[in-house]
Amino acid sequence: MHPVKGLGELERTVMEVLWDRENGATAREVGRALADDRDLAHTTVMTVLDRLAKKGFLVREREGRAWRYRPVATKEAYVAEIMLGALNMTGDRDAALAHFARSVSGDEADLLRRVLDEVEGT
Amino acid sequence: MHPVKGLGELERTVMEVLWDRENGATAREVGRALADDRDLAHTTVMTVLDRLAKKGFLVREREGRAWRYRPVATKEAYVAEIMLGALNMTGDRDAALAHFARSVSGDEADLLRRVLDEVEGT
DNA sequence: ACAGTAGTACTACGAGTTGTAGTACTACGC
DNA sequence: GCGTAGTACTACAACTCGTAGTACTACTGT
Repeated sequence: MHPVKGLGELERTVMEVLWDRENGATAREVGRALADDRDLAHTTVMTVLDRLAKKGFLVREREGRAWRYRPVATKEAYVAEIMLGALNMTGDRDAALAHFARSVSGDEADLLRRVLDEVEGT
Repeated sequence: MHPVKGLGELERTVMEVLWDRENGATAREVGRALADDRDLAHTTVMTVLDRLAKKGFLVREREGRAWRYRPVATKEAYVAEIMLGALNMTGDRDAALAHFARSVSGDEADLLRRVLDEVEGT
């Protein structure tokens, strides 16, 4: 397992695009999706996709001559992994968890309770 | 507010030392604390402390001719902040939270429930 | 008074990461 | 056969991080 490496700004933006579509995307598609905000060279998009694949965040498969990239994990899994990573950083997971639980909003606390109850029987 | 910047390996190690003592430490003290594992030049320790202060993780105050550094936040707060940062990265906090809740171990789920109940009345 | 010691501020440098892109070459459609 | 899409490879500047040297100041003990 690769330690959840940090993603750069552009890398994260690209991941967002990929996470937003069911079937991944080609470099061209990602470029078009970002065209409104950033004017990136096609090769820039390709480079970023390539790096993300090398980092293990994306897999790619041939589609004609092009590559179609798709996320290995869901965004939620990625976020959860970062959170768990932070938790692991500390010797005292319980203290950190406790602190965290107290930092979330009331609504989110409710949500957490609900989910935890759901899982209880497992 | 500084976006919870990632710390390097050495930086984190130094933070650990600081988090472990009640009253912060001087560069000399940090160096001694690390002497068993790593053989760092005194100036290296100073540089790291300086950078951590500039990043906002430490504050320093004079103590004689030396500086005494102390963490701005507890380790738990730091960890919680990373977790919240990850959570904020996503548009769908609830989904991410739910995923997270399902990823923690049973014991930790228990702990979370306990803490959440504690907080309930707030 | 002088030497060692502790301490600071400032500078440096190499490796790695990230944003950004160019170049050179290949395949396909009209 | 020319434009277009696509790839692989290379590049480069800015920044971060680990690591440390240098030059200078102040205190301490002989």
